Amino acid sequence: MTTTASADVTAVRDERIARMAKALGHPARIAILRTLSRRSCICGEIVEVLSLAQSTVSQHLKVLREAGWISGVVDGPRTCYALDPEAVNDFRFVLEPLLEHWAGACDCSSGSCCG
Amino acid sequence: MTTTASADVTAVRDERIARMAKALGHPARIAILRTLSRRSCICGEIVEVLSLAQSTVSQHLKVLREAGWISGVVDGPRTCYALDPEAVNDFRFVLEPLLEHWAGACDCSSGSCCG
DNA sequence: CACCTTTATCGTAAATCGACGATGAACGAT
DNA sequence: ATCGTTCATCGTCGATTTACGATAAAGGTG
Repeated sequence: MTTTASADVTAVRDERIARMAKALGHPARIAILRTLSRRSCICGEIVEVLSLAQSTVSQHLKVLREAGWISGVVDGPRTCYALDPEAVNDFRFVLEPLLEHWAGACDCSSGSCCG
Repeated sequence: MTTTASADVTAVRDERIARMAKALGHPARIAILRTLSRRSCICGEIVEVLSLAQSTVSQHLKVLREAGWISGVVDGPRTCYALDPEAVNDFRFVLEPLLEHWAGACDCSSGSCCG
């Protein structure tokens, strides 16, 4: 029971991390996030920064939005995109302990592995 | 010059983050990393843990190895996979400051964005 | 109302991904 | 030398990604 329940929790957390990490896994999208970290932007401004077609940028924005990284607020004919600091922190605070644990756990530096 | 140079540095760093994040962007690969964080394993042991075909697991291991997350040492007919704690820390120490910065930078919580 | 701007979506094409079974190579054991 | 084990790779399949141009919708401006 306990095993199954914690496995479910782990699976859910894994999927959450995977979803956000996957969205982070493209240089253009990292560039978009960095741009939005300076200030909120409309799609056209991001198109100017990246040398990509408007439709391509719109796609990347959709991926980031669906993964939860950013929010998009319609403002007349424009859409104002903004980094979601809560989502960033959620990702941080779930991923960081995992990475820290992983960095510390290594039974191979002691010498013989697979003994 | 300075702008170009720093842009290059940023681009290189972005690609590094993207490469590792992309590899992290699949639940099965996160499960593999977690498994390897407990102890080094051969491919067959990971196949037992995940319910995936051996060839599929081997593919995931290849992705993780090429992204730098893990190392694989041939040991007779087996291959011993181990988490690379240095790579984990590299990722941590590049990503964390970025996320922290992103979490703090939000010009929208103050009210009017896109003003 | 007729324009212009902005952006999301559609359609498309090439590339990559994710999964699998089959196969062959490497190696240990009999 | 032959068998069994282990694993990487190949080929395949469908699904997804990434890029683009074209287009339509939404909403301002004249």
